[in-house]
Amino acid sequence: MRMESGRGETATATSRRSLSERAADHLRELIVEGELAPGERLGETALAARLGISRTPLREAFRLLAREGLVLLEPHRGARVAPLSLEELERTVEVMAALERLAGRLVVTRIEEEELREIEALHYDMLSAYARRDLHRYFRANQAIHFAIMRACRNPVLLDTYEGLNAHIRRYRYMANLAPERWREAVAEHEEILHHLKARDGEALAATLARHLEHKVRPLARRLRDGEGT
Amino acid sequence: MRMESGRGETATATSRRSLSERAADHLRELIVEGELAPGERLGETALAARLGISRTPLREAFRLLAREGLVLLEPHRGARVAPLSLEELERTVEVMAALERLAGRLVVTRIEEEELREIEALHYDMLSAYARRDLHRYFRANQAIHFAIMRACRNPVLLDTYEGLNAHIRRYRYMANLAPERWREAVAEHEEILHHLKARDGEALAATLARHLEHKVRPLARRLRDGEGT
DNA sequence: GACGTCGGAATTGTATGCAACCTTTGGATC
DNA sequence: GATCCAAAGGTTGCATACAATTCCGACGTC
Repeated sequence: MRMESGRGETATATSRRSLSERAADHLRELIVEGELAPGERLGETALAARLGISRTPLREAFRLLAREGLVLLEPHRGARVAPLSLEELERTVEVMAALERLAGRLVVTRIEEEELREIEALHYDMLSAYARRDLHRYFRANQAIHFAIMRACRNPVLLDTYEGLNAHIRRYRYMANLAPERWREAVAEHEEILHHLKARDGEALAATLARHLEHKVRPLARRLRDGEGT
Repeated sequence: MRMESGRGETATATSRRSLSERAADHLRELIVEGELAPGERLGETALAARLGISRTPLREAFRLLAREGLVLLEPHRGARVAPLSLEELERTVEVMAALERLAGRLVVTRIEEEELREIEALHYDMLSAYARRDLHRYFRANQAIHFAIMRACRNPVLLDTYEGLNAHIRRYRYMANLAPERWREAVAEHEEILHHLKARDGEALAATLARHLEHKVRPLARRLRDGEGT
């Protein structure tokens, strides 16, 4: 899945990725999947050894991830995995919802037939995963749909910004096991999304996308409100 | 002005900034002010000498600026100042407008009296600069107002995202000499902004902010459409 | 017993060196 | 005359070495 990160489209569109970029990808994965716990200290020598690289590219990777907000960099005190906070989750969703709104309005004017068909296909992939209650495949298809919509807006800045914020909160996704009821609701919202998209109704799509995102997050926020992690 | 960059509030809130961060700040300034021309090659040894540092922190600074979109990093081919493109300007404004919309809706519910007074003060600073036709001071006050509004939203993610995008397009600002007529119009829009803000009318404020931003950019876009720079 | 201070160990920050790669220039061939 | 190839020069990429700073524990003092 790895959604080609970075100011991607514009900045890192080259084929050969440097070691520091690959290290950043690797670390991003480790952090997002929870392999590296929030707040955990990231000693340079230890991590460099673990990744099989030297400290120099690792440090460059730290800088990248710090800018994405996944890593906290304190001068002379090293790097830590950025702690999760309910506060930040909510603030991030707030911004992402605004971007989804924008996307909803834009996409209906710019999407091409083939892209629409692809989104429809992904939609049914998602339904297939839902029918089997395959959470992982469901998440993948779900993400793919949202990214496909973003991509169809033909605005690389929008896409990159969205990707950056998404990386933040992907960490939280793995903490929430979808409640059956909420899951059903999410699928229904996706039906609505596809409907508005095919009808080229930008305003309705914008509203649904924003609502969808907030629904997705609310139960998670509730879950976190108990065992807050700094 | 230097609006404290980075995942600022959260990540780089430490007092002592590392050499690479200062180098990034320095370079950012040079790029934004046009001292380093768009597309210009950034040889590591030469620049390191010019900044009086070694190549290592400079390279880390490159990574930071690449993520901000100010520098283009091509593997094994070095760094270049990211070229300006009308396309990117328009795409960036599209996203920023969405953020301003969000800010408009949020700020009226979260702003505190003191912040409102400060914005009012900045507004009059701006009028003062306008009366003297002092473009530089006008820009400063103008930026300060928009950032103050963003800050009053109490959403660090929103603020950081906005800052990041703003850094991109600050480069374009210096290319546009405000037409007298457009300048007057912009001031009028700011009157409107302050009015809606004081009236706590989120929807109206959101609309005005978005419109204001697009007006600001349109003449610039026209100017660029003639002598497009890659 | 608590607090402050001083050293040592460990870690980060920066500089430099070597290897890999790209670019360019010169020449040879078609 | 144009095109392709090759070697040299220069630049970036990564690793390692050295310097600066922080953290932690022990010791001494109040």
